[in-house]
Amino acid sequence: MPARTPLDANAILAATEQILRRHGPDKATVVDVARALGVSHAAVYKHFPSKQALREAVTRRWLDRNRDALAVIAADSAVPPVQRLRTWLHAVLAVKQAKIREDPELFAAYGILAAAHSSVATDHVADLLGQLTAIIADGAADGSLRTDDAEATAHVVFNATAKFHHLAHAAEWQHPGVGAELDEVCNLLLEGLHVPTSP
Amino acid sequence: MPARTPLDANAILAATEQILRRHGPDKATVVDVARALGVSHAAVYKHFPSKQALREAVTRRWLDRNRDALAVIAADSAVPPVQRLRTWLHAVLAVKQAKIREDPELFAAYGILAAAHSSVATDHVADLLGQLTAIIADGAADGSLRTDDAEATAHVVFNATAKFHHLAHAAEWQHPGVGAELDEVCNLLLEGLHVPTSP
DNA sequence: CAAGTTACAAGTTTTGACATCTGTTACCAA
DNA sequence: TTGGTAACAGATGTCAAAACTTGTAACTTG
Repeated sequence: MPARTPLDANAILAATEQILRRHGPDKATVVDVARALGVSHAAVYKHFPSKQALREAVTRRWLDRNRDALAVIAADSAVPPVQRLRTWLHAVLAVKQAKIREDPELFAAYGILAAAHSSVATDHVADLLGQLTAIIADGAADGSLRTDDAEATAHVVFNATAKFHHLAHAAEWQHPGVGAELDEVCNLLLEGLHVPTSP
Repeated sequence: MPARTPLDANAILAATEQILRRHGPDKATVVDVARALGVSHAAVYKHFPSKQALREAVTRRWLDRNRDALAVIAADSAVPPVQRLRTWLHAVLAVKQAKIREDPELFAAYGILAAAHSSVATDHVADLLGQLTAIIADGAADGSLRTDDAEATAHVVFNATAKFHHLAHAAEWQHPGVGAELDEVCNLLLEGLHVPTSP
């Protein structure tokens, strides 16, 4: 008795995302997902080797949607690197604030993966670090940012702004003052990275 | 039937600390504490209004022990403020690393209080911020650090070093590279705060 | 044989009866 | 009156049995 729709990986991911949103990451089971698709849960296992893999695939897809919006900012060569760095850091915060507000269940699912040291989390961080490195390299190239090693500097900036992107601080992002706090940290960091205008 | 030792608040705190260490914050009960003191648990309630208050008092005492060691560094006017700032930030990290290693049960108890938004946690942060403000004010006074408002600058520095003192990052402090990472963040921050030697 | 099913073992969560803990009150002794 | 006890109600935690979940395997169908 084959399903009317042939059941591809994408349909499973979409259904899982709905179930995750409805039930939350702790209560969502693969039987739920199968039921939503009108198939037995064993059918899901034909496409994904484990529940963990399924969760990772859903979360990865979800994260990738926002990564691209940030990549546009990071690569926008019309904006001077100094300002682009500031804008990008604010955008990272804004994206995460929006996610946690609009999609708390999927955000929680991401948190679980991060705690489990899944590659989804480390890849996401690597992704962001790559974008940050690109901005700083642009600044080094046009002489507006002072750095010996764009990647090392990106790491330092990332560490210094952990409060504004690290999952562990998600609760603090609801506080109204965070944006201003990030701005002040940016001011100090850019002061340190700045090439003096009148040497 | 009065206890041989008259049972003062200090004895209760000491006993609670032992029980907390032995059983951990989840399993430690006030009945356990009373048993260790040879009294009924109602006697403990004559001195502390609730289990929460007892836990807070123990944790506060525990935190205060280390606060004083840090205060010595913050107030050491023999060390130039720029270097003192760096040393102090490293000391904060070192103190917390030591605590989590040597006293994981009490550290966990502190974590529970912080999560519950107890004043113990906010007071501890205010304490550290006060010390940081003092160092920066010293630097402003002798002209070695550039700042309009020592307290505001202390906030910024504190935010930028959250990864190295915020409880949420405790797990990362075990990683061997943290000290070096903090050093690099210090380099960048001090660059931003530095008064140029040759203007 | 591709795409699904049913059946099932092993592990995990829920359930519900029972025990323990917290915080209060009424009482006792020096 | 200070410093304690014993007894209690309601909340919380524990533990074993039952129900569910995960993942696998042998089976069915176009």
